[in-house]
Amino acid sequence: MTRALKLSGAQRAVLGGASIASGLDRQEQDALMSCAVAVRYEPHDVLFYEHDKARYFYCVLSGYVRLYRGSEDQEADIRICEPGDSFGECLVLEGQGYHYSAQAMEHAILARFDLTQVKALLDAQPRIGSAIARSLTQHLLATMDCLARDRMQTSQQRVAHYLLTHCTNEGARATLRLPFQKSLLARKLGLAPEALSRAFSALRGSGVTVSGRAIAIADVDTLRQVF
Amino acid sequence: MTRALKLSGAQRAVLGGASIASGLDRQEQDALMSCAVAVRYEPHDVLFYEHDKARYFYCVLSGYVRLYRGSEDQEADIRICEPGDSFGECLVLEGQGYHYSAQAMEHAILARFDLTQVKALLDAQPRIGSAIARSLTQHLLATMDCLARDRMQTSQQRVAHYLLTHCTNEGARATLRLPFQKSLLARKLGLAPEALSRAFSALRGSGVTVSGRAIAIADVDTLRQVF
DNA sequence: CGCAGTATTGATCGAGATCAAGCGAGGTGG
DNA sequence: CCACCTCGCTTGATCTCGATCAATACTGCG
Repeated sequence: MTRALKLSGAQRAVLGGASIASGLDRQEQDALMSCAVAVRYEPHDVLFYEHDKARYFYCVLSGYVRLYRGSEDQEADIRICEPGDSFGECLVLEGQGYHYSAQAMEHAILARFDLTQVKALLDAQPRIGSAIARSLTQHLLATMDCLARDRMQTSQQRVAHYLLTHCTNEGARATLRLPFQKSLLARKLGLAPEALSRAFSALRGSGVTVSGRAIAIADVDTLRQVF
Repeated sequence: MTRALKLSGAQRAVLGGASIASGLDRQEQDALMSCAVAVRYEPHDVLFYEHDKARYFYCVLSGYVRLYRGSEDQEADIRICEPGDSFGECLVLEGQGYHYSAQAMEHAILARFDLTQVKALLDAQPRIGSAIARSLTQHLLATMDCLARDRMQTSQQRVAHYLLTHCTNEGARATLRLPFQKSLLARKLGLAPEALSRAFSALRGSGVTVSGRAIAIADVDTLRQVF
């Protein structure tokens, strides 16, 4: 990490669109953002480790952050945070320490919120609490979805689902550009990189073409048949 | 389901100890409980299906409820709710439909909260919103924990973890009594019933003795070595 | 050009699902 | 009272998926 800086106008704009600030009016957003500074991390920098005493929560402004459990020989990713995603908000409500480790992938810029300051806001501005709660709800639903998919679907199906929910449609055809490395997508889906590779190979039979980060789906309905 | 009844005194007491009511004072608890009635379900009754329009959220008073995704040939359990656990609260904040199906295991009595009524309470009683948010936080943490374990640990390790976190210690020795059928424990841990059985067999080598629902752990530290 | 990080491909292995059969306890009815 | 059934659990045999290990190709990049 470099230095903590004031949020720029552009960064405040990104933050205003994030789910953590959704439904808040101008004044409430300002109050919330007054608790935040911008911080920058290099690839592979660790923001914090599981069980560390928590002083901040974060919202990704650019780059990617992975949240994971375990250490060294045995790691499992819990969530990959993209721009607009926040993490650690739950500590505003209760808890002393982080429940997972966080590591920046690529260069990442984040809004860092001071937990104590945000806590102090809650009584006067209950709608900020609601915004946090809505954000928690979305994380909960996403995590449950992930858990159910892990338990129910094969690697091919999970990859196909990712493609179908992230592609931009052009009639029957569709395309997408992966926002990050394949190894990170593999982690997100709970797979070894090799398994992701093989899943892509297998999906060629369903009209999926991969070249680097560019992916093309020949026919969306054909791909849906892998379920 | 039979009939909706007023909550009895004993039921209100259970509810008061549930995490959904934690941190609320008498008056707030009363307000919250005024939105609830008691309902009773027979084993295998389905409370609702995924995507059903949501009118209620629930808190388990007795018995067990499993939350699951998928249908018929392909099901995955997301959570097993025990007495004191609530589910569907997130719909107070946003969303129209349930995100999973819910089925009673054994006879189950639940407090059923009317979403519309609870929503109406929130503005006047923001601390009720906080209580719901805290409950969501706990579900989120539990679900992330489950996801990480699924991705990291073998069946034996997950079973051992369950035993160690649910047993009552008596020095090095420890015992516990399963609160429900083994098949339900298997679902909770994301295993086929056969796999749970085999995990128990394997754990015999670590001093675990199983007879029916009664389980004994010869030495807690020995068992911890499976990690 | 050559190197480092990233992705693919092949070969092998192991965990757990699935299928099928057998066991044991509780319940019912003749 | 005992034969019989059902249900939950266990055990064995097999199979499939994905992890792991190892080698090779690909892609920027200094």
